[in-house]
Amino acid sequence: MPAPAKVSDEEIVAAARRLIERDGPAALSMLAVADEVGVRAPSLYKRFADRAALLSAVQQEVFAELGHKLEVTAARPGPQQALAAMAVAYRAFARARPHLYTLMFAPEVGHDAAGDAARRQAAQPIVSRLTDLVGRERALPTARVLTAFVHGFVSMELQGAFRLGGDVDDAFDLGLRLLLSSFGG
Amino acid sequence: MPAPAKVSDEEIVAAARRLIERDGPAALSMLAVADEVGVRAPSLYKRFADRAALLSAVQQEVFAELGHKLEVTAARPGPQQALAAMAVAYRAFARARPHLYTLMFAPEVGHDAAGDAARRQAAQPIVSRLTDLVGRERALPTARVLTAFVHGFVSMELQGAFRLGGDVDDAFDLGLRLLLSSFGG
DNA sequence: GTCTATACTAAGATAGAC
DNA sequence: GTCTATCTTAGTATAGAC
Repeated sequence: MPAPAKVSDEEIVAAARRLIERDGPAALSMLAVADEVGVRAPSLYKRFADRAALLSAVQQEVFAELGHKLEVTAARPGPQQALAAMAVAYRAFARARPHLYTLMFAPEVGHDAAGDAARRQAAQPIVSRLTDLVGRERALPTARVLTAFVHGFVSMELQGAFRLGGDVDDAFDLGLRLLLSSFGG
Repeated sequence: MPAPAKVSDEEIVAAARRLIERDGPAALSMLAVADEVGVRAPSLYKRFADRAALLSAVQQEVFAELGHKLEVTAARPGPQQALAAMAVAYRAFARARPHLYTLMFAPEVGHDAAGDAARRQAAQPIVSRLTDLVGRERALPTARVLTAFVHGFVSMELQGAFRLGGDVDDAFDLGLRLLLSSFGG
């Protein structure tokens, strides 16, 4: 009979997530995760191949969570309203967990099939509502434009790039309004 | 008479820049920089307080270079044309040196007065041309919208986030066109 | 699956001689 | 301002016993 697992994989991922949320992706170490779950560091390697695998697992979880939030938010009448609400929800999501948000776009994580799927699924509600608004053909490019704006705005905001005064919320609303109305008339 | 300097501060920054350009900001070590310029690592600490100071110096240099590129590009008749050209130049700049571009927005660098000034100066040509187009009052929010889109697009692109096919250049042009025409009429 | 022990590597940074 | 020498800390990862 093998030794019983002290912690589940889910608990390990949750611990890693907590640490990343607190100190950022770069600060995540296997040692810290092991401490957090009450296990020795080498034991983690029986569950996750290496640090990168753990980062990737957390990233996927965050993508899934964002996707779910967007999906819920998308459930309202009118594609314009739904898209505006999703953009606002997206921004709120990122601001509520800035370090996890940066993890979503961290180059060091690397792509695999599971990550790709998670990413795609998170984007799905947006593409879907844009299809309603602008048609199948224009949905992909307009989704890129919209997500580029929202992601760019949020990441600049989180990075502290807006420091010339003025109302940052207003700027976000402005961009959103301009884009959505230029999409849909 | 003190020992003559083997290398100038500029050479040290240039070496750090080369290394970052090749392997990314995270891979920059004082040892690697020292090797690159032909000096022992401890000697660098007489010139730059620590690794962060070196990163910051490179970041400022890159901001200045981008600012210069934008300024040159802005020198053409018509605010719309100038802004479109600047956006294209910005994207080209980032794609030509992806690792240095990520350094510009790397949270680990931290802000100081010099960095702030460099940032502000780089943004100046854009704000200036937008003032021509939409007036003094609307210049700041529209600049935030435009840079959010361009930065977001470029950073997603560099990160490899656009993988559903379709023409990525077209999406960029579309966003640019929609935004500029919604600004200016 | 967990543990101890350990190897290995790397890096940041300082002390003090020249 | 450069050097050698060294400290210190940290982290990834593996081997092998239980």
